[in-house]
Amino acid sequence: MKIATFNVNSIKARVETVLTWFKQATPDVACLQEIKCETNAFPALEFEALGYHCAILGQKSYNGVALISKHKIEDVQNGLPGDNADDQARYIEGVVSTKKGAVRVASIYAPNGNPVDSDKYPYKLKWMDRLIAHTKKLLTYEEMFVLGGDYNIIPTVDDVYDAKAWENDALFKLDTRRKLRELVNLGLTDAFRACNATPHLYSFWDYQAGAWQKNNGIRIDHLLLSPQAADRLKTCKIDKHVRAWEKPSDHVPVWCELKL
DNA sequence: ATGCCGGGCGAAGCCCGA
Repeated sequence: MKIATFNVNSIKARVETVLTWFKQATPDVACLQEIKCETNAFPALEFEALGYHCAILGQKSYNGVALISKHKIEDVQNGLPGDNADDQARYIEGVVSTKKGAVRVASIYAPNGNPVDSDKYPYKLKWMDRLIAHTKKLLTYEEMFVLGGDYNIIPTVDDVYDAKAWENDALFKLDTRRKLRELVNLGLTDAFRACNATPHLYSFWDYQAGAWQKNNGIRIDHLLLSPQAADRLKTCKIDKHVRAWEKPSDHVPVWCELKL
């Protein structure tokens, strides 16, 4: 089973690019982020025409996440628990069942957090605390799950082109990285790092300043696996070539293959 | 270079992202 995460940076602006990738990559499940449209404005018909089911949590203008699956999506949970006042569409979770087993999959768009002296940074850290609390609950089920998404966190110095330039950024500050470690240390596996030791492989390149041409990237899109899913992990790759397409997102797809 | 692109909204120019 191939499970992918892809921050599309507006599904309306990117629908042809994203569909092209779906036809080539044929993921079983894809976690999309930054769809930037309301739930009922998502182009579900185009994905259904390719044989997919859609579970969508959108909002006007910003954020928005979706699960796209070849198999039916059940037990869908809209939103990250822990703060009823939070109306930002950043989390959707569902269960994908096959004859060979069921996998719980979440599509995550964690907050950016910049600038760090604004209320956006504490919101980011608190959001991660909520994700950690929710993950503790998911782990008690002792099932396969994959938390895929744009975490807006650079895990280590090996995941950024210039660590010094990013040391005070909300994506790389020590307090930020501690939150990701706290999450992973619950017992999760960073699928990409489990399969690839090579440093300086990235999932995001800014549109500006020739970042792509200079390979000034960062790795912030992650697939975090429960122990039961990690036991079945075969491979994990970054579809870097997609960044060179016409009208690309600034992120590229990251995907893993599980034995089932 | 805390906005150089690129998208949303909405119809010009500001807000936002990483």
